[in-house]
Amino acid sequence: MGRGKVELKRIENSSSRQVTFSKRRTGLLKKAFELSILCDAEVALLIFSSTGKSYQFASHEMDRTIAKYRNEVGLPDTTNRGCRTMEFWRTEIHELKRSADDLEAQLRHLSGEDLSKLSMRELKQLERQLRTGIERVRSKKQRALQEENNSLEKRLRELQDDDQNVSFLSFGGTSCS
Amino acid sequence: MGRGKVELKRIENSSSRQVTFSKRRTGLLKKAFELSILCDAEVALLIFSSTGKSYQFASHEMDRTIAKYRNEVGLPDTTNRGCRTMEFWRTEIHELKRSADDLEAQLRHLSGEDLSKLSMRELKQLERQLRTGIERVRSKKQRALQEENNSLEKRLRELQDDDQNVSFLSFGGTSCS
DNA sequence: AGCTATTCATAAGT
DNA sequence: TACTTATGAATAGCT
Repeated sequence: MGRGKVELKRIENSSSRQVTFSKRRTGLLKKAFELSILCDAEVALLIFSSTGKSYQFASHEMDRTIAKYRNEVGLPDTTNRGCRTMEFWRTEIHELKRSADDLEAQLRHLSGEDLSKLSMRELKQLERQLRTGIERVRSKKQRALQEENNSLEKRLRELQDDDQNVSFLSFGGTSCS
Repeated sequence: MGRGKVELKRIENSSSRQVTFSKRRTGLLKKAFELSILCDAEVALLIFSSTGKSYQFASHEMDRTIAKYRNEVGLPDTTNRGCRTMEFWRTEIHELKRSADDLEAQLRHLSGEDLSKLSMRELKQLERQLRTGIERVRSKKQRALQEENNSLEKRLRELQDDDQNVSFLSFGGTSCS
């Protein structure tokens, strides 16, 4: 949908992926909700972003729907006390998520969002960083364009040479005017 | 969609409801699948018809996703007694680290590093992003400076007023020249 | 189950 | 992030 089809594979550009995730997640949750209302169905939907953020919808109580699923699949509903290392893993994961949040905050800052808590010093630093970044991106772009240009010119010359050869062979003439 | 809007309430005609359930269920499952692929997300979807039939989709192992949900909500994981949990946590952590790497790569790109693998299209996008960012940072800086300035001027006027009062009290005079 | 007329969802671009 | 717009998808009502 939208401007052009989309191939069904992981979107490589991460900011596009993020935007698409946000849009489609919203759409999916909405449709899950509509299905449950229109058709009187029991629907549970769990979504985790690749950075670990969670989103969910449940038309009825989530646990009840999950229990129904477990029953359906044949697993008895397992009620269990967690093992003691679990707290360790939980902490570990919590820390990783926190560091992901940090990284995301930095990304937002570099995109000019969420600036309200930054000091003047930090703003200046940020501006310097952005200036450096944009300069590097521009020069990279320039170089890439230059290379592309060069290779096109080269190909053009080759084609022109071929043309001359063809003329030469066909008409035994000299160069075209 | 289709011929005419539909009100968001239970469809009373049961055969229409059945047909709609079938169509929308298919659509929902498809979209859940697409979201998981396109955006590298972990998605689990449970659907029960009002007659109790069950349908489901899970991009990863269903139990694992449910375990993640339980962990998120703070409930103890009731999946099983610790035999496979370790592998579960290990995978979880691995994925979080991968996404952190991804975020770090984005940060490097915004700093103008590691640009060699980017396409021209991506470079342009990056430049736009940086431009927007720097513009926002600058305007935030401007506003902050302006505010600072205003409050300094205000304080200055207050001091001058105080000065006048002091002069008035000290010398019983009229306004200073 | 198929078939369209319509409404929706959403990819790109701003 | 939010809004706009051009298009591809989903699907309501029929058959």
